[in-house]
This record gives sequence, structure tokens and C-alpha cells, in this order.
Amino acid sequence: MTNIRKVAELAGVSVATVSRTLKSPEIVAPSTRAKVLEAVSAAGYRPNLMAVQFRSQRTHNLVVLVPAIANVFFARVISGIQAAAQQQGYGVLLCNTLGDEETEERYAGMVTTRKADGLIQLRASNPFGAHVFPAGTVLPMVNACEVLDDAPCPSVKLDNRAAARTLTEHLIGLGHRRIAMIQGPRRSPLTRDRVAGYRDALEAAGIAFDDRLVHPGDFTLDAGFEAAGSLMARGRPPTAIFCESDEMAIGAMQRIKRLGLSVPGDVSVAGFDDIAFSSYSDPPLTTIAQPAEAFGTQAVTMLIDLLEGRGTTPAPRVVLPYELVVRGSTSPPR
Amino acid sequence: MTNIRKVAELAGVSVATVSRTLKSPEIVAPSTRAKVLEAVSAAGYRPNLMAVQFRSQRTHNLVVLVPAIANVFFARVISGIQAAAQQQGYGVLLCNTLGDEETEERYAGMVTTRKADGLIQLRASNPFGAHVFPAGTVLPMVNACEVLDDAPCPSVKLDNRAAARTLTEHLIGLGHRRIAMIQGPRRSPLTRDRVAGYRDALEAAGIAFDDRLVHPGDFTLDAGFEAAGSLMARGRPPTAIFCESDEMAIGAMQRIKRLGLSVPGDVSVAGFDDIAFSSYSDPPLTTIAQPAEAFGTQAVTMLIDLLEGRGTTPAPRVVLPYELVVRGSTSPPR
DNA sequence: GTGAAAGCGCTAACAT
DNA sequence: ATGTTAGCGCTTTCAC
Repeated sequence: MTNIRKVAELAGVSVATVSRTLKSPEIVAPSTRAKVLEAVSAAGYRPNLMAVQFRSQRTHNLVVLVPAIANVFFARVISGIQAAAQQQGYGVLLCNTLGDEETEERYAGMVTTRKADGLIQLRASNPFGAHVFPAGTVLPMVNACEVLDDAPCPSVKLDNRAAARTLTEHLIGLGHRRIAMIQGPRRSPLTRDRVAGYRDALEAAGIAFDDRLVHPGDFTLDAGFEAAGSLMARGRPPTAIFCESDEMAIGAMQRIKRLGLSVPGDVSVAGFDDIAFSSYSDPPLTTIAQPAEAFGTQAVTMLIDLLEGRGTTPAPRVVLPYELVVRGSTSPPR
Repeated sequence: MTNIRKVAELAGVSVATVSRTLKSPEIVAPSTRAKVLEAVSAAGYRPNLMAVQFRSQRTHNLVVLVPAIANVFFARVISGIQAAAQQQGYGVLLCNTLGDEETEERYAGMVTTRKADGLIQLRASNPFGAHVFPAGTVLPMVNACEVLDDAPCPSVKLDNRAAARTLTEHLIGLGHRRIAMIQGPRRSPLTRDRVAGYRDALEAAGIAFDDRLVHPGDFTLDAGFEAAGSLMARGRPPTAIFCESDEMAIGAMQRIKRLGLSVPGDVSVAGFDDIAFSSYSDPPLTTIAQPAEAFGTQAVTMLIDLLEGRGTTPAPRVVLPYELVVRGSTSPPR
């Protein structure tokens, strides 16, 4: 492999001069610079980043912990992360955790073993829990999307409670009183906050909360399909269903249609996320739009700030805006 | 940071012994081993992978070039890649290229600058085109999904021609004669092979190819929606549409329904990929199922074989199986 | 403005 | 079985 020494020989200068020419061209004499640059291209020299990393003790890599890469919403977040990282000179080490804590901790080891400089966690859990960090050090991590209440690091999220309240109010405004909810995983802060928003709206409208109208799920198409089946099998089925993800909403709509009912004629359905498929579902889905890519770019920016010593105290807690998108899947009840 | 020297001091042995204890425990005396392991855990020692990489000249990272991370099919391939890489001790550096050649070449630089050991390319293009490799070296790369005809490296793909023929035969078998096709990008080998399969089937059935029935697209929902609009506006619209991706098929179905027509009553629609949404579309989509995750795991295995000197000549060209999945979106024409 | 040299943490060749 | 040491490629003092 052609290294800096070869280039130095070729240019008739010292390795230090080659290094300087490449890193701070302005401090070498123009004539030397020309010689060196010519030698660099003559030799087809590319700096060995392993050595650079080793020397500088910085990999310029970020680990990203994703519960499910194939989830359409997360895929958009990852796109945002990758674009922002690339733009700031960082690589992205992608890890699919399936929401498993042990797996997350194992991947977090990439930071403690210096394979990456920092980590972005898209789930509400601290993967460094078991890792030892020198006291007084800031955790090289940012928490995004599903955020810990007391995240020991910067975080980016949505005001899920307000968003869920907005969506529920939309349904109530249409005249619905029996509004079901297909939720995310029970222990997720996402679920907790959105349920809180849902209850806020019910309460404000004087509608009693009925726990037979809530059903847990896991954000997938299958979960929505199944949950809609049990909800519609109730004695007094709901006239509207609020799903905590668009995927569940699409699954739910399909189940309702297979029961011979119509959306929104018999049941209104609303989702959360605004994925691309939601504009093309039948009917198009009413939902809460989240700025998925922005979660990624914001998380990257905050993490790099942290890594490069531009972090602030207290850690920033960014809340991104949502938007209610009304489409054809919601209408007044019969 | 606690390094191997600290551990050696703590255990009262040399750094070499610590290294050996960690790499080949069996060659150190049991008593020494115990001392060292204790020191390791007492010091909370984690080997510095930057140094290991530098020393061994191997990063154990793979670069993955994806045209579009947010594409549901690719997301599944990436899941497969990540799982296999992780399992074999490699990290995945994910790069979103948007199909841009310059971007691909820039990312390929991660291999020439030794930030990664090898590369998986999911598009039919050699990103090392402009990079200089020592003559006689094998390119540290594998080409998957959309594969170059003369890929200078191992490859994994589908028999797209046969799959497209199978799907077209299904439509012909139902009685369709005017079968449109919404294609992928014009210059993609995927498009070329699938069009060839489509024409094979037409020809075998004695149906003349009509180029007014083919329409280019780019695999997205939007493209399917638009293309279906123009196809149905023809004087003699098709009775069936074969879409080169499920996303385009879902977009097309939605457009057809908005025209007041029914699927499959007025027009049958078929897709390609078998993404999760296709089971939940209305009607559920007839399609060609591809083993998306398997593309990823196969690509990783071949690449690591190559990197670790287990590559074979000639380079393996793997063809994965497809399956026709018949659902409700196709039926005999009126 | 340029060169000489130390040293980042680790592994492996060699010596004992 | 264990220790000593060179050296991977680079950046950065410190001299001149």
C-alpha cells in the first residue's frame, strides 16, 4: 500500500510536510505544496483512515440503534441520520436491535471499544446501562423518537400527548363518542403519552374513558389487523379507531373491510406517522404527520456537537412539530 | 483510558501476556490467566478497536450502497445484511446513494481509505470505476439485487426474466390479452430482464407486443399512480397491469379506483417484491415474492469469504428463487 | 517553512 | 510459559 512515506520520498520532502500539505495547505510554501500534491496524485495516495483514527482517537463513526429497520417510519429517520452524518463527515454504523435490551448493550459496546464515537438510540432505553463510564463524563449519546423521560443526554421527540389530543379532538369534532385506540407496546413512553392525550381530549369533551376500547399493539400491520378484529367483535363496537401508527391503521382498515363494513362509513380510522402508503391507502388515511427525517438530522447534529465539545448544559430537549392531516378515512358517524 | 499496559501492571505481567490471555487463553498458564482476567475486569478494560484495526489492517466494517433506504424492499435487504454481518463480527456502514454514481464513488472511497474492508452494492454499477486498484487484486465487493451483467465480483440476484414471464403467464392464463407494464428505470438491467420475460410470455401466447402498453417508472408509489393514469387514459386501456414493484402496483390500484373503476373487476393489477403492505392492500396484491433478507445474508457471506481469502474463481453468481403469490388483485377480464 | 522524532494501543516475532 | 521489542501510518510537538 502506498503510504505517506512513499509520497514524501517521491516529493523529496519529509512526511511531516506531506501531512501538513494535506491538512493545512496554507502553512507550506506554494512551491513545496505543488511538489507534494503532484507526488500525491502520482502515487495515487489515499490516507489510511485506520491510522488517522488511531492517531486522533476519533473514528468519525456513529452507531445507530434501531428497533426495526424495516419499519417504514424508522427507515425515514435513518435516511435523515445518514444524510446529516455524511454531510458532517461521519459514517453510520447501523444496528437492528429488535428492541432487545441485551442486543442494544452489545452494540453500545462499539462505542466503549472505540469502533464509533457516539450513539443514537431510537428507543427509550439507555444502552450504556451496564457499561462503565468515567464519572463526570457525558454519555456520548442522543435519544430520539421514543425518548426516556429522564434521558441522561440530549433528546428529540414529538409532543406525543398534544398530537394524540389533536387527533382525538378531530374525531370528537366529527361527532364520534365511542373512539377506540389501538396502542403501541404497553411500556413505551410513546404509548403512555399518546394515551394521555387521548384521555385529555375525551375528558375535555365529557366522554368517559372505557378501557374496553383500548387494545395493545406493536406498530405492525398484523397488529392493527388483529386488534381491529377484536374491537369490532365487541357488543357495542367503536365508531372510530385511533391507531398509534399508520401501519396499524392500514391493517385495521383492511380487517374492517373484510368484515363487510366500510371506512369511514361504518368506522372512521386514523393513524399516526404519515408514511407514504397512507396517501395511497383506500381510503387515504387521516393521520398525524411527523417530520421523520428531521428527527434524524436533529439527532445527528446534537450528537456531533456533543462529541466535538460543543455540547451544552443542561442537555437540549428538542420537540419537533406535528401536523394533523385529514384525509378520507375519517367522517361523521352514521 | 485504560489500556493494555495498565492491565499488565495490575496483573504483574507483560502486555504480551495480557494480549495472549485475551486472544488465545489456552497458551497461558491457568494461574496467570486467572490473574490477568481479574485485572481486566478490575480495570474495566475494553480493547481499543482502533488500535486493533490499525495493527491488523482490518476494520471489520462493510460499506453498503443503497439507492434508497426508505424503499421497503431495500429496507428488508438491509435487515438481512445487518443480521448476517453482525453474526460474523462485522459492522455495517450504511450509505444512501439515491442512485447517483458520483455519490457511490465517494462512498466507495471508504474502502480505499480503509474505513471499511469491503462493499456491497445494491445497484448495477461499479463504484470503484474511478478508483485505482493494484492489478491482479480482487475487488473487495459484492453486487446484489440489481446486478451488472459482467459484474467483476460475486453477485446475487433473482432470475428476473423467468419471474416476469411467470407473472405474465399468470395474467395470460386468466384470459388477459391487453397487458400493460409499468416498468422500472429504463436503463436498469432489472427493467430489461423483466421486460424480456414479459415479452417471452406474450410471444409464447401469440400476443403482439405493443409498446403503447409499457410505461416507465421508478418503483415508487407516485410513479405507479401517475403511470396508471396515463395507461387508463388510452383509447383502448389494458385489462391488466404488471407493475415492476409492489409500491407502484399499490399506487396504480389507487389511481384506478379513483377513476371509478374496480380492481380486479375492470383491471387486474400485479406487483413484484411481496412487501408486507401487499397482503393488506385492497384488494390484496398478486405479486412475485422475492427473498429480500436472503439477498442480504448471501451478499454478506460472499463478501466476507472474499475478504478473508476464501473467495473462489470464477466469482460465484448466485440466483435466488422467486415465488408467484396469487391474491385478489388479479382475475379474468370482464 | 521544514525536518526529526515521539508515540497513539496493540500484536507477533523473537528471545529467554 | 512469559517477557522484550519493533512497528503498523499518521500527526504533532519541538528544533532549527
